[in-house]
Amino acid sequence: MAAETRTPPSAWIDAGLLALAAGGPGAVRVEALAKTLGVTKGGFYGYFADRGALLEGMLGTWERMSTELLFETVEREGGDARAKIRRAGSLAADRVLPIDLAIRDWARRDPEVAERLRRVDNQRMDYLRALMREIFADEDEVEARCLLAFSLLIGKHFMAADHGGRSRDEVTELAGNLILGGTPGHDG
Amino acid sequence: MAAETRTPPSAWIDAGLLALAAGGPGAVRVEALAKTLGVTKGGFYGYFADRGALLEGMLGTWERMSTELLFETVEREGGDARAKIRRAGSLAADRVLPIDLAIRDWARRDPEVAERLRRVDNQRMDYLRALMREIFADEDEVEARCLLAFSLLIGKHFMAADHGGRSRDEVTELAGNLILGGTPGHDG
DNA sequence: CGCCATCTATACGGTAGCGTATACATCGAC
DNA sequence: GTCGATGTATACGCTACCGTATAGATGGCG
Repeated sequence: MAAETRTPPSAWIDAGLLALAAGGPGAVRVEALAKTLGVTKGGFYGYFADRGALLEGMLGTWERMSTELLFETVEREGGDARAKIRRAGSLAADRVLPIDLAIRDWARRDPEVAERLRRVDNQRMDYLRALMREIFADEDEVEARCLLAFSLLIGKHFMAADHGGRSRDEVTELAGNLILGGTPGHDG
Repeated sequence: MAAETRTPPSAWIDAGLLALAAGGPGAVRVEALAKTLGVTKGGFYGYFADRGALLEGMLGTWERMSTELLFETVEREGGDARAKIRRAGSLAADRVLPIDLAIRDWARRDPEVAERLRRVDNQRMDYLRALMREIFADEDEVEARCLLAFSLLIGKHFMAADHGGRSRDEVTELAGNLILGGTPGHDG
């Protein structure tokens, strides 16, 4: 047909998500992304109507990445509820977390983004709630522990305090034990 | 001496903090603040060398606001450790939280801001830790519960999920009970 | 090869914001 | 009232970015 697409839409979206994670939505600048990709913005407007369309596409990609894909990966390895919750936490932290955090801040100012985040968070919360129910019977307790687990995952990355000589990860592990009903210092 | 200062530095700083809370550091624009204050930017550069100096001043103001002032208010009313922790949580949420959240996101990208946040968070964590020690003896447990309390305060505002029919505040209350060692549904 | 669709580079006009320069306004000191 | 310091308004040059227009490069297809 024609010359090979050297810079498909997905390349712009990936670069955009990287920029978003690194500098927030304001850092998603068409010309800056072009420079990163080693091209000019010439081809960009063939795929996207404008900058807003790119942001939209980025959010769609993130939405899929951070729900279905995550749940599938967790379920594939099996294990009991506690193991799955811990695994989901680790995966979320490793994979999409920088993007996630940037979007959370973005959502505080943009209602459309907030709505997307609500959808994503509800899917994750539903998944987490189902797992938590396998451990705790009381519904109030399930909700409270879900909130704590979710908050811990997010909060630990927005926090700058030290922890009395311990590392952040060590204390996170201890806190995870509390949430999952174990005794601090023991697993599960 | 001269004409009365209609727009002292503190007015620029206050307006800047409002803008920061509402739209992040990128929204702190000299000309936009001037419009908010009903003046032009004419006088701004008499007080501040540049936009960076304003941001610096804003951070300084926030730093004082969110530590000493907060602790004094909490201590003034007295009560036991659990009551103080709850009160500190409420106060932090009401007063400076929007600014706080914006700064947390900002700190992820700007090392200088991160350093300031670390100082502030450590002061708060030290205060919280001292209170938590009055309730729990084990040091690991103290750290874990401090982390959970801090995460809950921050995380609940960066989260968009629903809570199985309950309100966010209701579930936060339940989670607070868990952190402070009470049984869910009871206070303390 | 020569054609044509696709992708890309370059150039342009428009807007928004920063920081500077300079002139005007206001009030206390004398 | 005049002077001078302080605070403010206006105008300017500069840069960065958006979105458009147009021309050039690339590679399959006849």
